Amino acid sequence: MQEDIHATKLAILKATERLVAANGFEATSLRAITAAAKVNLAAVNYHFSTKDALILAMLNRRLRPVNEARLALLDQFEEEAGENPVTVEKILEALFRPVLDVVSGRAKGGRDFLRLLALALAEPGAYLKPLVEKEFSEKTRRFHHALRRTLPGLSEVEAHWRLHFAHGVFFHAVVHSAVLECTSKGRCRITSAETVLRRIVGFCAAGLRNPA
Amino acid sequence: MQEDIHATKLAILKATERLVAANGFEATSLRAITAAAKVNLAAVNYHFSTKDALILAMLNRRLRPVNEARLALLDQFEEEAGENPVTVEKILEALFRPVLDVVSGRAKGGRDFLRLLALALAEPGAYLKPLVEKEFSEKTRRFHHALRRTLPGLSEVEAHWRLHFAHGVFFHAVVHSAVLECTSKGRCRITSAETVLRRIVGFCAAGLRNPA
DNA sequence: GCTTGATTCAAACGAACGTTTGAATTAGCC
DNA sequence: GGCTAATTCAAACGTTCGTTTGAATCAAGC
Repeated sequence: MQEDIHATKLAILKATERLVAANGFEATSLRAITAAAKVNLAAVNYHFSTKDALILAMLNRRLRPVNEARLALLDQFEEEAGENPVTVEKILEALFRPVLDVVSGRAKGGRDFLRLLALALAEPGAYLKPLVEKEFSEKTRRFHHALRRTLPGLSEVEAHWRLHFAHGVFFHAVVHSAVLECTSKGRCRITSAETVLRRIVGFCAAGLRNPA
Repeated sequence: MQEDIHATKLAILKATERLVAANGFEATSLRAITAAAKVNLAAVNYHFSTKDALILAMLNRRLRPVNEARLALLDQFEEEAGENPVTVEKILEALFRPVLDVVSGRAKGGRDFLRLLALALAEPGAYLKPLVEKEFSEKTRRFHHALRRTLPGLSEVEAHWRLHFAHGVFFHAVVHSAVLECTSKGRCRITSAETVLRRIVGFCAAGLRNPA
């Protein structure tokens, strides 16, 4: 369905991603986007109706494959585990590795994808809510179920809260890594996806398992 | 020094806080701010030079007392502990309770303060960096030192990382509580500052103590 | 090869923005 | 009460924005 996407549409999406990452939502004008994409100014309104819809489409283009990859990885781990529940560490890896792959991947636009998501989420008006509801519902359901199977002591609400906390660790660590680098005076920085993933998983696994 | 702040200046700051929280940075015009504050349009440029400086002043107005309260609370806990190191739970409480006080306080503008900070942090250009460096440096130093005294097994960098993770838990839980409420289908919501603080502290304490 | 629908294009629209200006007003001081 | 600096004010400046329009161009089916 995305294969036969129009070349103009794709060029606009790519340019939007790059420019918004560099300058922010409001600071990126349709004129800058269409100039970078080498398309006509009116093409945005023709293909996406409005600027807001373009932003949503841009985010969703990254978000959907990530969530699909998360589910696929969880599938794989569950299959490998056979009868046994998947370990907490594997659950966390299935949650975070696909995002790290995008963020640290070769694709230029992916690098700032998470920060843009954070920006959009923090924006008032909750205009991301329909997207969140649609794209996150199955992911939430599956990982929530997996976690409760692994840690049967967790109540339903407690599992929700702790998964939310784990997302917070990952989100904050990746999006605001510059803050850590600043406050630690350069002593802490993300060198590789693997090492930061190990740190995050270690911290979150302990928090998830906490019996209290 | 803030006592004798000019009435016009204060009115602008308050109006800015309220409007930016409701509509976002770029969507809030100086005209809307000055209209709400019942001051002249040019007063903003007169008292704050520029719109960006106004935003910074607005954030700093909340940030500074919060960080002072954090340090005061840590002082108190250290005094109560006497010779012993402060418990991990107390350290976390000193970090997060002052923020929760602002967020859940009576002051209307405080409610969205953390979200605005998240928004500003996620914005490109790192124009918050000088503010972070200035306002966070002592806080970081003191809490980092306290944590390493309590958990001597942590290396210096590891302590930095884990404190960063703990901030992520808190930040995400409070700022994006709407996402949790959405994905949990309303089963999880912040009912009181006390209960959410207990959950957060429990999760983070386990993560901080994790020996691995 | 004409028709029909989809797409691109240059141009303009109307509105809103942050900032500046220079005069008017106010407040503090001798 | 007159001098000075600080503050407020109405008005305008120049720019940029998202969107619309209507004609031009392209693609494909018959």
